Amino acid sequence: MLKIYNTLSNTIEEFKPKEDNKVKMYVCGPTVYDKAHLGHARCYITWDVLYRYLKFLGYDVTYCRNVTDVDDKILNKADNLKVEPKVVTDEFYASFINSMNALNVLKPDIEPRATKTIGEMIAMVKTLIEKGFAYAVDGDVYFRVEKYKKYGELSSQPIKELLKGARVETNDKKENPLDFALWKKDELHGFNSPWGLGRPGWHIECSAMSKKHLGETIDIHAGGADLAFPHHENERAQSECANDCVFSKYWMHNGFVTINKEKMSKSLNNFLTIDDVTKSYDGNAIRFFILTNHYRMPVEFNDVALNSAKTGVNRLLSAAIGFVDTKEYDDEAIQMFKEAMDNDLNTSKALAILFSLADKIKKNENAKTTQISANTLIMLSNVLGFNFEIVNKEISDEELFEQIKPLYAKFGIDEKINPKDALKEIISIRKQARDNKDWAKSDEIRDILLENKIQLKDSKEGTTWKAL
RNA sequence: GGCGACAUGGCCAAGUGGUAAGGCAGGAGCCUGCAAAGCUUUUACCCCCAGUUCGAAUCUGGGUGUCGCCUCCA
Repeated sequence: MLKIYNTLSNTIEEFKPKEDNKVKMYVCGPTVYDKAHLGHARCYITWDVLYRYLKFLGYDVTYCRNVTDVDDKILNKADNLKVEPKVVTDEFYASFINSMNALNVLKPDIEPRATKTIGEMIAMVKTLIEKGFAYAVDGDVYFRVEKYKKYGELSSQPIKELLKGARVETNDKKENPLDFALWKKDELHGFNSPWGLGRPGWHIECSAMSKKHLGETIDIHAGGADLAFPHHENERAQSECANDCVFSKYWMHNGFVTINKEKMSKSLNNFLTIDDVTKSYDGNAIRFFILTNHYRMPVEFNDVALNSAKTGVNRLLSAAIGFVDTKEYDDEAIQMFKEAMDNDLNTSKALAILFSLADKIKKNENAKTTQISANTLIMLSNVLGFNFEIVNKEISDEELFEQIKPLYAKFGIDEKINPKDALKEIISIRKQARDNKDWAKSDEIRDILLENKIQLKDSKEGTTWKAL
């Protein structure tokens, strides 16, 4: 029985979808105005694992992750660059998808864009005004926070303390400082609405997209912990007041990626983009790094941790190399994996189970159990979203050529020769040296190759190489 | 000021009352001409104090420290 932590109740609860086998989950997606950073990586990997795990458990999951393509930051950037907002959002949406692919994050079932949901947003704002939960002032529309009695419940914020916070935006148009914008006047980039040219507030975007694609009540609404307040609190207020029903049964929040113990974020400008990190570490290493920690805990980024993850995940996944899943599994291991994951996604423990499978494969006590362990390792690794293609990937001739270019001159090899054959030639030169027990020369060649990130392995069967 | 989270070996980390998973690094060994890689093997009484209990890393109270939210942020 799957149990998950629900931010709404601050407790771990049994997961029961509204409709027996169907799960509707919504994750707040990116605002596409800049490259995605490691914080996004963590968020989308975490919910990717949840999505995969729910499907593994047999649920019929509809996963919706929006794209916020209407937002102040987008407009500012577009204005600065003197281009249409769409130019900005297209570029960074493509960049986002690249990053997600590098991390092997599955495409959600639905990926709605705010710009395609404006009509629904306006309809929702109208409903809220009609019901008295919102009011229009001078082209803006605000939500009347005090009308929603549950306000503050999700983020455990007493409403009067929020008022004391004194950091809320001051605005004379608001009846109450806590009221937030549903619609903002914008004569430059605005859309037509009953209140004039304007654009939606961030919160209403998610409320409307969620309703349009998943219905009025969903099972899981997830996102980064920094979205709990005010974003999720406001979404909940809008949706529940507009629809007169529960908005989401479960609210889940992932912890932050930190760097030097501080939250990695755009505002602190201490972030590393996924593009930066994938230069040194592949998607499996990053995913492993994320999954060794519980999803609600902070995870500290540094090279020691990433290197540790890189070595660990390679050792884990390489145990299954050469095996083809014959669909016969180790039920006991699967059971243990489920127990770990059922306990609010204990991925750290789940990984330990995968390592024990890897050990079994290496011990190779008998062909059948080895095969079963390998099948199970492959299958469960997929549930956690590891990508065997990366592990199995052979370096291309082009890449290899670039990597070993200097060797051609050093060993006097014709550049027309295919790099793999060139390496063969170098290895045979070294073999001669070894046959003559000229260890100095042999070792020198080995060192030169290593400088070019080619690792040699001598064995009785001969010498093989591996690109590092 | 309000709300909340966390503190386990050199580093990361699991642990939800019965005597400390796993990963990385390090040591030792096997293999090797020597290496590398790989494999085998090996290292903890859990921030402090008090309490509950036959028994606590795990529960309670009090400290100390770190971080987060309360403002755009995954």
